[in-house]
Amino acid sequence: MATITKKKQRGRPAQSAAKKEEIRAKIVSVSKELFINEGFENISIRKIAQQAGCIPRTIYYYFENKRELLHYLWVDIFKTLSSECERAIKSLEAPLEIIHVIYTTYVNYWLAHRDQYRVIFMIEDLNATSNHDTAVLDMIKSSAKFIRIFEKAINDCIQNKVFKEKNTNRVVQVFFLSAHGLASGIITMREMKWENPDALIKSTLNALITGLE
Amino acid sequence: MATITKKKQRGRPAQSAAKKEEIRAKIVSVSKELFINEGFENISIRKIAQQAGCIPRTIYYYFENKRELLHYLWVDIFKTLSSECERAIKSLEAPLEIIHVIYTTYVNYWLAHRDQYRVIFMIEDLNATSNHDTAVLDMIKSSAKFIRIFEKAINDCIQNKVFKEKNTNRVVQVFFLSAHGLASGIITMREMKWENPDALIKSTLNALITGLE
DNA sequence: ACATTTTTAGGAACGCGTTCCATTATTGCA
DNA sequence: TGCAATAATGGAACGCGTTCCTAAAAATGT
Repeated sequence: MATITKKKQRGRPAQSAAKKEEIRAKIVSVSKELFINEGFENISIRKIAQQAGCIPRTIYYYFENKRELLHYLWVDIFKTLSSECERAIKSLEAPLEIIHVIYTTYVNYWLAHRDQYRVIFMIEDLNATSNHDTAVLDMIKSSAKFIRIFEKAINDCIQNKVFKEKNTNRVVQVFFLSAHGLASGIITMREMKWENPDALIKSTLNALITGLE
Repeated sequence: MATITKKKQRGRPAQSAAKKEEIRAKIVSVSKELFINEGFENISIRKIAQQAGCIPRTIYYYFENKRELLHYLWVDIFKTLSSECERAIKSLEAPLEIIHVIYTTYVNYWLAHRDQYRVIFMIEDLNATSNHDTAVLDMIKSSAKFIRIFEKAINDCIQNKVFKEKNTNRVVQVFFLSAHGLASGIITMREMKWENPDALIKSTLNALITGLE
């Protein structure tokens, strides 16, 4: 494959897209291993660089910041989450049951994998613009089937007049944000004496479904 | 006031409780000013120490960590939030209306004061035990009237059989966690294309209330 | 052959939260 | 009076995420 992608010009030629991708893939691969082996607290730019055989500065040459690098872990995490959701709804067909099971599996997944929750939701990029992470969202949506299954189940409920609310996107977000609140609150506010999480999930979900019917 | 709180013993006498409290209050006061004047990103231990006329090490002598220091900002923030809630429900008496208005005011407050949200919910102490922050929770609960008003309104609804669920604490937490999810998700997941927050709040709250009735 | 230009990588620095080791202050004991 | 003991403070260090300034690599132009 020809590597020159521009007219000949002075100066050191830029790396080919393939080469760039190879280096990025290496760094991402090492990041994933580090996260799996040593967890959230020990995944640092310096350690990643060391294991990738480069220096921290190099990582900032290929990635905007740590959060962009961690995007690739997000995709893996959401794939695993999706597998669990897909397994949990394996023999279900009723949309309400699918909603029920995916919602519950989603919250329980974060409660069971708190470091994974943190690596996604507790590292904020204050300088990012809204369109900044659209790419990662698209990656997640395209690889995590459970999101589309969940959206379809909600849409089916709306089409079948199970739900009075007609705006699919809004209903999806209502469910998603309440599930996220359960996970977020229970994980990060440890000083609160929470009721049994299973009971909280069940009460919230039943109330939402009943209220939307 | 006698300052010796122990039998005479060798070594430098410890500061009196009053003196300790004075120093802590000074540091807290400076922290609040810095947060108000320069916001979340610029409230650092070094800057606080500088303005308090001490060094960072001193802050760690009087406070466990940065998060414990920020607890005192939390109390102020929750007091302000409570004032807004109390103002919003000023002439209301119906418990359901009170729940409605407090819930909405609570979410909107965080959406309107995102730095205040971050200073409370985005700085996690991974080494803390559950009982670690119980003191701050008590401080918040005793100074933020809206929490008790909210709990009472929910309890009234349960007593009046408006809600089928009989566990007041659970219902309170269901409302709280869903409100928190709305704020948390909208603030920290900027890459998502959210529906209008007012609509999300309204749909979620109406669904919860209807579902609990 | 050397200078210039452009890209990629390197070393060090920045400010952060936090901790380590040392110093100073202040007491009682021998 | 000097030493030991205890508390409070000090300076520096640690590792973090990130950026700055510089160097090396690799090309073209003169």
